[in-house]
Amino acid sequence: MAKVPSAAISRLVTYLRILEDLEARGVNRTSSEQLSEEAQVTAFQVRKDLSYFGSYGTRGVGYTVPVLRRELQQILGLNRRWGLCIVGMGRLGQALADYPGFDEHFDLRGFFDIDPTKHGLSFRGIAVEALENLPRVVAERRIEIGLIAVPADSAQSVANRMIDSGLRGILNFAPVVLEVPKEVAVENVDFLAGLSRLSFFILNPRLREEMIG
Amino acid sequence: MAKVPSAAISRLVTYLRILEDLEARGVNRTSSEQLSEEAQVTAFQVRKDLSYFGSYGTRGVGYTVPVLRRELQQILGLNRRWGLCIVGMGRLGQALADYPGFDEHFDLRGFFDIDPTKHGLSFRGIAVEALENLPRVVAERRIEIGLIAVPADSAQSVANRMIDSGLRGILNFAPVVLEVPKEVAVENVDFLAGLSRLSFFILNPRLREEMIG
DNA sequence: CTATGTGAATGCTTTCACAGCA
DNA sequence: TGCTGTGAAAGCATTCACATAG
Repeated sequence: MAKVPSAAISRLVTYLRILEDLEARGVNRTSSEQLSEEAQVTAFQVRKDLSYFGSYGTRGVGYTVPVLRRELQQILGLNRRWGLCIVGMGRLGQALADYPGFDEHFDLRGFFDIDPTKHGLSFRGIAVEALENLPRVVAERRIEIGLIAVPADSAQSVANRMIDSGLRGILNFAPVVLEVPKEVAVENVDFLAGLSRLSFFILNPRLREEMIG
Repeated sequence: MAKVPSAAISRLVTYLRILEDLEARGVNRTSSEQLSEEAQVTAFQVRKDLSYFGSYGTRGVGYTVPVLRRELQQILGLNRRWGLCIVGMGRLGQALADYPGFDEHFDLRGFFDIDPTKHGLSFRGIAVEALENLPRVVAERRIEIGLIAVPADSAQSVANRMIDSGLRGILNFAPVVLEVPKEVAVENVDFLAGLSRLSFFILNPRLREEMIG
């Protein structure tokens, strides 16, 4: 297992979702052809992406949906739940705390804010704590991933405290590029960047066509 | 202007943010070197990315911050505000409606839901309407971009209605790959996909190292 | 005979070295 | 002289053709 393109991993997430959907609909067998249609990539791509990690199908037949689903969950680390905490309980942090979408694969185990007026609040039955408590709470509640929902200018200092506290992954909603040691995984999920690209593509339909197909 | 890598446009958004920050701090002159440090890419990359669109600097000197900022805003279409509507006023839609981050470059002009019990609600002084009104409201309020915050299984039908209503860009928060005509720009911003990649990278630090650096 | 898995070819994107200009 | 702007080289990701296994 070597030299996996980073983009392939994003596509694995898509394949997993399609498989979960197929399984929910009672479909037992699929093919690279069917997966490629749903994911809007080529069948070559699907097979190549899977081949980076192993051989999960049967030649001449295809893939068994629950088998491949389990394998992808295993690869992506979604066969277990991950402990998650949110730092920054402003509007965005509060909205995310109440968002039920995390629940399938993640477990919200802590909320933090520097602002003492926020410390009275509680979400999902868990009280918002002072940022000073981060290292202790991360250790006690076995939290692995931290979500940053603070303004851009304090995002880096929050990231530093997360790393010092032993968190191994950061989900960054602030519109800045974080500097972290390479053993810490960071994913930037600020959706306003997406909106910016969108307006560009609306302005430049011809250029977009050239790039996409 | 031809053959711009899609990734370059994402980086342009980052450069713009850095420039806005520099300008706010009163800095008037910068260089590809400085921009590259902040954005965590190489200086070659910064210059190449800019060169796809034109020549905005002065050889031997560098870039004038407000000039380059304006040029990038122009390229990305962020020298004007874009009309935006949200379809799906569940938890996520409501949280987004209250999120102030849109305001700099976008103007929330409409909210829609199929559920009639939601039609009494109002956000930012705008009432939530029936989805049937989408085409009329889009035309009347000159809305260009639609945000999908509905469950995965109704996302495609909402996208179809958005396209029929004349929207030219879609920001998709549902965890599905939308099928749209190529003249419509779609950006997938579901952050749970990011969380999935994150858990993979935590599981596979060695592989991540190979891919990133 | 069918659909997977994969080495090799193609086509992008990034990197580089240096030409071009203040 | 210094830093930008860019054609050419190197490095990656995607596509393809076909060998392989059921």
